[in-house]
Amino acid sequence: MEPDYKIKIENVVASTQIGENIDLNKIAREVKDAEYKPKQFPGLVLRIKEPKAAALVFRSGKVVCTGSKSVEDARKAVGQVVKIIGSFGIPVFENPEVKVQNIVASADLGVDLNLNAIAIGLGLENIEYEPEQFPGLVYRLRDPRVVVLIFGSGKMVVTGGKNPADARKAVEKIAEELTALGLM
Amino acid sequence: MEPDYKIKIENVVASTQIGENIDLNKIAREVKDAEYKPKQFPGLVLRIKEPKAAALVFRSGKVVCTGSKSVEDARKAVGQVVKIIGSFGIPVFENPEVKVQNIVASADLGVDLNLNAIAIGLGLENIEYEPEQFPGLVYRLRDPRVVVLIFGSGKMVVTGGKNPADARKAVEKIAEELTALGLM
DNA sequence: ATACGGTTTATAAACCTCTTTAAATATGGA
DNA sequence: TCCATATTTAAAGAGGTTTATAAACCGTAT
Repeated sequence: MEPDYKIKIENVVASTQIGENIDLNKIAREVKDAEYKPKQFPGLVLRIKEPKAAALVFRSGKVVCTGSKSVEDARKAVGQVVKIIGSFGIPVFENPEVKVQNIVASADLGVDLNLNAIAIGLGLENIEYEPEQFPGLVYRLRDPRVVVLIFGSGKMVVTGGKNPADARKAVEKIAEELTALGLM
Repeated sequence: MEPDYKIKIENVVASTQIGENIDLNKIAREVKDAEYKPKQFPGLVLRIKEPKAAALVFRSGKVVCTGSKSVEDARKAVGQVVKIIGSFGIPVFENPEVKVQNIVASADLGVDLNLNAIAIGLGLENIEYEPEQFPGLVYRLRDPRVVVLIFGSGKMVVTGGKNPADARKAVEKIAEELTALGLM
């Protein structure tokens, strides 16, 4: 019987290219949910309500989409971006290839943890634990290549993955390691 | 049947005079739990472990004792201060009169509250509610003369009282007022 | 000369900001 | 080449916000 670590995807970052020379000034003027301050940042921020997301749209036509709760939602949000921008007569690709770049997930081992003991038990090469600076212990895994924030409450944040399975593998791996060390 | 508002005294501030010309430098040198930085503040801070408290000791012999959880503990803490300082051959009064200057208590009405409605219902003369600045509604009572911080959770902080009954009276008074206004 | 604000100590309440991590994107500055 | 700008998100801890109160000292203002 597999334990339930309550793994939940919290944020998906995806990138794509929807066109080749986007007039950001025109979008900023026409779209209420758009923010464009080129002096501060070269991308236009376009917020999508459903599914909830935020897209950074660049003049090159490249787009970064953040804030989605699933890979599927990220694709849908990109679809919305294409629809909105295309509605102003700006040439856009109808079905751009969407590449997932980062997935952030939360998880819960369900038990309180002694982070000092863990820092020592897991070895110091891949661990950073500076409680004065940040209450979470930072653990960098090689396979899958992700970074996990481990908290005293047993909760964790897995980040850096390219697909949902990375988070699951990381959580299971850590649970095994901590069990083997008698730390959970 | 009287409702239980979980009234709890959280802090007692008391003042007294234990002597007439205290050598604060001597105390600072001899006592580990003492802090004395005259450039920053003219009082020496003496921390008491049991009952937990902090005393500000002044050259005049006057003392302010804070942090106690009851009036009795405040008196005991003063007794400890007298004992510690007297042990260095510094002349002190054995049984100084202790005056309670402030009591802070917490309470819980046990129901969620609509602070906007309360601010209007209780009248604006004695009310301050600026949620951007601080989440609690500030209500100044005339009798007893205390100040009550009221939170949306139903929890409250009563401060400014000189005896424990002030907190109880204030909580009961507010509960009556809110009940009469149909706000709880 | 008086008054006020600040310094310090303790304390509850609930809310804010910040801290850290990953990733794509494009621009400026050192 | 690296850092900063911007976007998003979870986790938990720190510091700050407000209120009352005594004490004694400083600076500023009237």
